[in-house]
Amino acid sequence: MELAKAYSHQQVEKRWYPYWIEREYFQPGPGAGRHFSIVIPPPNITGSLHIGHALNNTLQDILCRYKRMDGYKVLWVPGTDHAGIATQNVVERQLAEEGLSRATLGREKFIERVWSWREQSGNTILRQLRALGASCDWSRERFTMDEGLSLAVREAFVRLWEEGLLYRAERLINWCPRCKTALADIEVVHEEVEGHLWHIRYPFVDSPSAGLTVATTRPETMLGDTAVAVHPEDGRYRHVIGKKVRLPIVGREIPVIGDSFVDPEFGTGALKITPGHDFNDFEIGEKYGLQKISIFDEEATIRPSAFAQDGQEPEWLKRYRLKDRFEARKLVVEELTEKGLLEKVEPYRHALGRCYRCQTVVEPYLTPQWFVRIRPLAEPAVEVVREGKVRIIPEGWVNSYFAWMENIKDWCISRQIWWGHQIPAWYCASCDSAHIMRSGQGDFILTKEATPIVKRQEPESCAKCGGERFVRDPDVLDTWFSSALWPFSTLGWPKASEDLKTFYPTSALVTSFDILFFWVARMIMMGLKFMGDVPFRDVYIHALVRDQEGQKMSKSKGNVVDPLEVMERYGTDAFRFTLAALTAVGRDVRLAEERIAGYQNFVNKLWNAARFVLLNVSEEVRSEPDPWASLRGCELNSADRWILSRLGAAVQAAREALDGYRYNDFAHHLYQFTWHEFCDWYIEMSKLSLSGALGDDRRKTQRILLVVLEQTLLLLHPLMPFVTEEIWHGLRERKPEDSIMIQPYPRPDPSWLQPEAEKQVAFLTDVIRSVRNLRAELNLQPAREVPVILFAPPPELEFLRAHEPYLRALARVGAVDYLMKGDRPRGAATAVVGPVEVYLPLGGVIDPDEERQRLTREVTKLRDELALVHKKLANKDFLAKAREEVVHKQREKAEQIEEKIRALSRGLQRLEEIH
RNA sequence: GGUCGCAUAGCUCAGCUGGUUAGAGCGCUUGCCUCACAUGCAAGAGGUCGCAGGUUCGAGUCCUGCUGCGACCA
Repeated sequence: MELAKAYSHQQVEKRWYPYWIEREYFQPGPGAGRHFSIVIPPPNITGSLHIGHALNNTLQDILCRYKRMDGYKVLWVPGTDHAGIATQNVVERQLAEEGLSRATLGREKFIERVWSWREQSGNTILRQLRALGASCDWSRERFTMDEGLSLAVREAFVRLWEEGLLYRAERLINWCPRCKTALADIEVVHEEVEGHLWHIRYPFVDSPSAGLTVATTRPETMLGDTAVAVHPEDGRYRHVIGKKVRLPIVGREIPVIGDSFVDPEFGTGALKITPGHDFNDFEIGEKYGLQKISIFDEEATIRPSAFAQDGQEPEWLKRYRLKDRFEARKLVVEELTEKGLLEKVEPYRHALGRCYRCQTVVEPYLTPQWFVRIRPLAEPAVEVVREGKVRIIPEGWVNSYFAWMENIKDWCISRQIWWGHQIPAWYCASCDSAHIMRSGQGDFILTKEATPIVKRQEPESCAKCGGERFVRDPDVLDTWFSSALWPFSTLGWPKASEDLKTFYPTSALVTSFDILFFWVARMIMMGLKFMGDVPFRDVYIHALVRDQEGQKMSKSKGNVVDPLEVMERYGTDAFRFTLAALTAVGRDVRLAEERIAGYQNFVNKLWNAARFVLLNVSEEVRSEPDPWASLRGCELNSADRWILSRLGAAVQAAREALDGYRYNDFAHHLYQFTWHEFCDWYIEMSKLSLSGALGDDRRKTQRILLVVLEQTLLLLHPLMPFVTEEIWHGLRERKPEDSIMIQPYPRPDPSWLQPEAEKQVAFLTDVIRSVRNLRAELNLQPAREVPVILFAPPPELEFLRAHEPYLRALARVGAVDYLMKGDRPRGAATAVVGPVEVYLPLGGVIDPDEERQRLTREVTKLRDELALVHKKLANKDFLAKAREEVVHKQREKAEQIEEKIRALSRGLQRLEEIH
């Protein structure tokens, strides 16, 4: 095969994905054996591939390809989630452009419309995943709204209900007035804002000239106040507890209550209580039986009916009718100012909650909703992490997990939208009719008193009255409710499927920390509940990808890197390598384009190493069925033994790194081995054998080149699937069904490890480097051969003499003199490598002054170092308490440094003698 | 406000259980189109490991405090 001079990813990458798919390599296949399974964190159907997905899926693919090669039956389940609120928002926006709304369309038509949207664009992201090389089993692709998963959702809901783990009740919940739905607590994003603290005087009913001053960040909610609270031991207010104040504007008489919940330090020490619009106030309201008034409607505009008395709207309300929250705030402040009741406004920093989907400020809102009683589910989920049945990596997240699980509140799972799993609860249209009302959108509204009948299907008749007409609960479930079932619903649950038996619990979950609570925690709870076992053994939590400056990537900042563009420009393999190389445990990933370009060079380097091997390995050797076998019995030289030994170390290191999810170590070890050991040294050394300069067996060297490259490709395949497959196919004759991705992953072979060869080659390369170093210092032309004089003890001398061709070729050395003792040459450049003194006798080119300075500098440095070692060795405590081997090492070190100083001094002395 | 994490070469980061001469990539300097690769080769400069204490024979590595930055939770 002819290989181009430079690697071109565009052509190569196109070729292999279809090849793998056609041969069904991504499917686990039938039969027993060790298995490894992962479910993908299902991306949202509204999304397109961003850099976070690219990282997440690269890491999963590396694991899957590694395990597959290592003999496991691997299943990686892909799929998407329906993203209720986000998807509904997208489609509603489209409708709006056409002048339509979901209300005019009606529920059924609207849902049809969402489905057709999803058919068109809902799979974008999964298509894009293919470009990344992801080896998911597409024949098992799932969607949270597909039939099987909907069945799972219904089953889970009914079982939870039957076990008393679900309830429907009116509670204060987080409401998004734009999405017009309830949100779970964690779907609210808190943010610090510069706000104000308004001080408002509430006059006493019995003495209106005096009053209590409350401080609040939300003056508009005063319209719904039903009490004022002070601390019972606050000397300023103790005497007013039990009195009544008149609520300004509204005129309502409300009590002053004493409760130690109030922080006397905050504001004025008097707190207005609005149980209908504040979570803390709600608690107080419950405790004191206060009225809870919802002053807003579902869009958070003032609801006149909240204030009407006997059907009559009070006069003051005119100003506020149907005004939204922020308008109402202005108007309230205005009216209070007019009335002289606004005493002070001060700037105040406080937290504000926003909808995680649309950033609208969330309103605490009183409505009937469905909740999961979470404590009984959370406790076992904490336990399995504590016991290590689920491992969280890195461990740092375990504490966050515990903290969250231990403070967990009941989970609000109902959403007032249409796109999603409609709650399987019905209400009897006969006996429960008093609690069923029609909404403006053709839906029903069910009051908090309504009695749900929870069933897998619509009931046939009412158990109470025998009625046969029912109204279905219009709410749908939180998308995360269906995601929580993902590890088993995708495998066929509630059916007892083969997949479920084989692949549950899954082996690992790879995800980012931002959905640890949203998703990971809930999967653990639901897995334990319904499967009686954990959903996965390991949770690997990777970091966020940031830009070069460490900023989060966001469209508004304009710093998003489009993974598809990057792959187009630098190649998928280079991109994947970069992501892995930057993924250090527990660190954020800062992605700089130069890094990707750097690893593109690595891909090219590998490509060119392959070209070298192809150009130099004969057809005969390449067609040998088993080069390892042919190698047996061949006599190996130290370079051969060295590279095999280094390969063994690389295999070991690669496996250890992957087994510990240390992706950056994995990438770096292989980079180092491929470039700086195989290419820089072994290939260079092999040239001598190949050219016949060593007089050894050329075919042996060819075989080593071939096997080492092949092993390197195998090692690299999980990281760089495309280029490795391409080269692997070109290297030798392959069968049509062959692929690198189903070859066994290299195993460390103890017989490769050759400490002696490692030492020898390290010594040889040190000598070569020292000569190159001297050449550079002296500014010698690369082509110029230099004579070298070596002084060394006999064993080293003999070794160097035996390896002289390397010295000649790799350091451009001409004549070599080997001496054991005697006068050192005069006026020569000097270097010392272990027990060897290296002299370049080039009287003409050497500037004695410069050389003297260089050597003196070096000797000084060594003396400083020696002083440190001597100090240690003079320390009695060190000698007495440090481990024997540590002391020994220091002694050896001292000797080596002394030896080196002596050697350099000899060179220095001869230099002096010139004058 | 609570909790957690991070500060190592100009930049981005490795450095696991305390004992190396503190490493890599990029960038920089010098010299080379050497028959796999200029997406390259060779050589080199560059660090009081944030600050202050402590533990230890010995600390980038463990402990405490401080400073700065970040994240999560409220």
